[in-house]
Amino acid sequence: MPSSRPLRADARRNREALLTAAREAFLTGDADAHVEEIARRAGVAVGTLYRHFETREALVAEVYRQEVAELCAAPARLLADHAPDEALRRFLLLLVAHSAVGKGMAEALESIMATDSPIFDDARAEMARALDELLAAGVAAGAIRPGVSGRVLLRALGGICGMRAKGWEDDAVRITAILYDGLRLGAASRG
Amino acid sequence: MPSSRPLRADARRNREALLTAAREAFLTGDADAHVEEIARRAGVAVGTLYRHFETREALVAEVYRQEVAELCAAPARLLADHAPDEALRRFLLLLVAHSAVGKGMAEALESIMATDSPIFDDARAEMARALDELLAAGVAAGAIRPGVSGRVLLRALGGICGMRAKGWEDDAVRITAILYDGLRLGAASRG
DNA sequence: ACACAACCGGAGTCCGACTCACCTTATGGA
DNA sequence: TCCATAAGGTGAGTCGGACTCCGGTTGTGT
Repeated sequence: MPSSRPLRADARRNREALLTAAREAFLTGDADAHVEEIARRAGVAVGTLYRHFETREALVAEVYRQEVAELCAAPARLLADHAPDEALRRFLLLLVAHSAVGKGMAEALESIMATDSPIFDDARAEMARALDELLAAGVAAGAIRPGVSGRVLLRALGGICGMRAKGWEDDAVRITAILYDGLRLGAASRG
Repeated sequence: MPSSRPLRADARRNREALLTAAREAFLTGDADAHVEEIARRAGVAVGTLYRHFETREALVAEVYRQEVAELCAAPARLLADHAPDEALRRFLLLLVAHSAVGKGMAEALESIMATDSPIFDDARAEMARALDELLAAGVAAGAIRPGVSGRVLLRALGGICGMRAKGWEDDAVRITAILYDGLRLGAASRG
């Protein structure tokens, strides 16, 4: 919708308010907040919401695109401070922790990772790239098995982020450890 | 609803027809077939559908409960014919193959494995039990790391079964290999 | 200051899951 | 065999939620 003109001041304000309202709604656990509710929180009407976002799903996608972008900045930092396989392990755990910020967030991340909705293509690509970065560094260092793409690993993570049961964090950490051991070359058991 | 009387003949016939119609609808790729459509296929009205199943979801759950029950018969057979870790590996692959019967089926399996809907509790419990059986045998034989429950592994599998992209089967097989290696004691790389 | 394009509001539309008041029929006892 | 009756079936209608549309409002370039 933009790209032609710089977007009028009030329009940009509303768009921002909608994204903020949606993010807050999801963070407070209301993953399927109604569009009316989101619009109300943002102080606009539903028509305005639909002026800025094709569908409810498009709004969700944009919220999490931003979220994911933030997450994708981590690999570079981790690789600077740690050995490649350790960086990978930490990133996987970071992902788990990040999912923990809220049920809504976890649901959205699951969608991003497990489905093929074109809406989430960008977010998926970013995440896959971030994982590729970590995997490539690990392979180069001889610590990680070759032949695993970020896209593939992303799929596996979908299951982890989809978990919402009581105690899911412990489960997630455990699965992450399994995946990590599976990825390492010459892996040994880790309890 | 049953348990009091043996269910009238026409009622049982209709219930059966509904389950068959739903299964066929899902197998032919229409994972979110409308209740009207399912009822039409079964030759009954929606009211009849709702006499037998609380909600649309309950119908879906019953279809896949049967499907899953079938799948859960496999471990015993596999353990009879193979070493525990090999039986586990084959079961994981069987699961992948089973998900391939249709998009609808895969979606339902994902729900069963990744959510906490009480509707799917039974199916989840059965699957977890089947996996526990394989894991326990592997642990007893010293081939599989202890401390991993069927429930936890089930979660990880959710991500695999949720995959629906072109070429997802190759991805699924690869992830399965990673998980399998992660589960084995003293695992070595497998390319 | 003016024109007009962009924006906003919110009642209304559409669609799909689910309900309910009434009709039909299987069933088992006389 | 036939009837009484409760179980079962029907489908128009309700309800809820995403999405649309057009008349009124407001920012922006000249």
